[in-house]
Amino acid sequence: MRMESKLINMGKQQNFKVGELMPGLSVDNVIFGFHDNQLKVLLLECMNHRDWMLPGGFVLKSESTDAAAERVLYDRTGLNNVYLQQFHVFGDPSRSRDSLMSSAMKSMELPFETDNWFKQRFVTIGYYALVEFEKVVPVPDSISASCAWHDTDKLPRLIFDHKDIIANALTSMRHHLNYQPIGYNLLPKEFTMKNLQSIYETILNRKLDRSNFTRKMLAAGILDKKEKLFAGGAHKAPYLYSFKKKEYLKVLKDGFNNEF
Amino acid sequence: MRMESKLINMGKQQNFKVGELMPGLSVDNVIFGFHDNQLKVLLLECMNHRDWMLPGGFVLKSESTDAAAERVLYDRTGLNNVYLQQFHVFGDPSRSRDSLMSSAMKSMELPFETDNWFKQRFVTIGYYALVEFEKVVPVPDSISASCAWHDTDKLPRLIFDHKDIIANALTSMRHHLNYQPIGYNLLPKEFTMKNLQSIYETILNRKLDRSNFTRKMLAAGILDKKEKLFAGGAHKAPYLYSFKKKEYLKVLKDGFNNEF
DNA sequence: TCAAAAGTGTTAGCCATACACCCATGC
DNA sequence: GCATGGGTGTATGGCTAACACTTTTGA
Repeated sequence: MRMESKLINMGKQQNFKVGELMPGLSVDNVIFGFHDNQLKVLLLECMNHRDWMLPGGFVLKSESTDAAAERVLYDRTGLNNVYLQQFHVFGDPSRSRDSLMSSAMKSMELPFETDNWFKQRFVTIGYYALVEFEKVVPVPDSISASCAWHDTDKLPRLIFDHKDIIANALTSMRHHLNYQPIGYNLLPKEFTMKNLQSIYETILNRKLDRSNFTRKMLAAGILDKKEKLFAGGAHKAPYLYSFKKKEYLKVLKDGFNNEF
Repeated sequence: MRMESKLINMGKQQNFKVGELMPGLSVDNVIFGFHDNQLKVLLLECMNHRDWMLPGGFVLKSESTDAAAERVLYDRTGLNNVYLQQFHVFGDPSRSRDSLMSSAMKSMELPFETDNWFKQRFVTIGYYALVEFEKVVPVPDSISASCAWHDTDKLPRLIFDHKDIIANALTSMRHHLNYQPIGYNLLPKEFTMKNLQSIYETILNRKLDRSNFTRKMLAAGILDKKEKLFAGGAHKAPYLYSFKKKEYLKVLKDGFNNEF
């Protein structure tokens, strides 16, 4: 086997030899952003058909799975040091049996060994990331036609089990909400209470009472109320808030809603 | 490479060829049981030194990771159809660099290829299982001297990062407690309220108010109060309870404490 | 001036907490 | 009978849900 000498494209940054990669193991990132009071997810458009996929990649033999996910995130967004959370492993052998993907791979005319690499069964580790929308410059990888944000409630057709992976990421976040605050990584420095509430409503998939939400958030003691008002909107101008980083991290660590 | 022809012992049930396994991927089970109002975990004692390890195994190329974990669980306990939950992936390349384990492997005088198999870097998927203590007949695998229960708060020395894995399993359970009932798989048909409370207290690592715990559990509507009393104890005889399976499963699915 | 967005206030009801009190039993 | 374990009751405070009222602003 001379497989080790073949190169696999791992994004625009680097190519790696097959022999340097963990065989059959990948990471897939569900990258969430927030814009227009809508939760968005970053997707790649496959080169040869109209389907989309999650930004993903392989794991180097020398790196941790977390590092692999960070690398993928960096390659697609240019961002470092963001909230990145492993949430589930997708290990069904049939998960990558996708006729569309296979035909796409075929039309790419990959060299034999690389083709075989892609065709093997993969176990993938799902990570979700929360990133600041404005800071992201989406970068497609070499096998993708484009890289773009999509509303989480209006997803395009996705390859493999990627739709399930996104749904699972949302459910995991919903559970994490019960013992962690959220928003620090999703929102810009200053934001309105409505922005924050919209994030919670999207993740929880239900409306929250405005008044009660404000009270609860302020009670958590992680917000700074600015004197400045939000400009540009129609109607009454809302206050701007920012997170108190120290307190936010403390609540993140010690628990938010400590149940039981 | 003739590695494919070498056999790896996968427990007392079967041997598998190396070529049939996912390389570098394993599952490790944290199997919880409950006895004497104490939470226990099932461990294997390494053949050649005094350290212990979690029951684990490799993933067949043809099976799902969940199925691999079920297989491991069955081999060590003889149990099927129990609560088995994936909770975290341990993917640090240095996690299996354990001098004790390496020396243990050395002393086992494994054939070269098999030795190499064990020495490669492994990413392991952590599962935790909740099983009925009385129903388990612990079975060591071929490389272990014994298989026995240990109190979760008095663990022996463990290889690799297995101590971290157990701690992580407990934390994950603690979080799951907030939206799932627990106990159905850990307790025998009939049990006392104190038994159930002890499980919660162990997992949450703090004392709960007896009166309030009873009220909360009864309010959930998943318990049947038996007329029979628990016999044999000193002092006042407590009532026996059993789970209402249908209601239990409904609460398991729909959520227990729906927060937010 | 009016509708919509946002700030603030109020109330009822539920639930967690922290006990208090009583009963049953073995020593 | 008394210490202990276990069943039951209750007062309190806090939080949530629901909604009312006010303020600000652009159209």
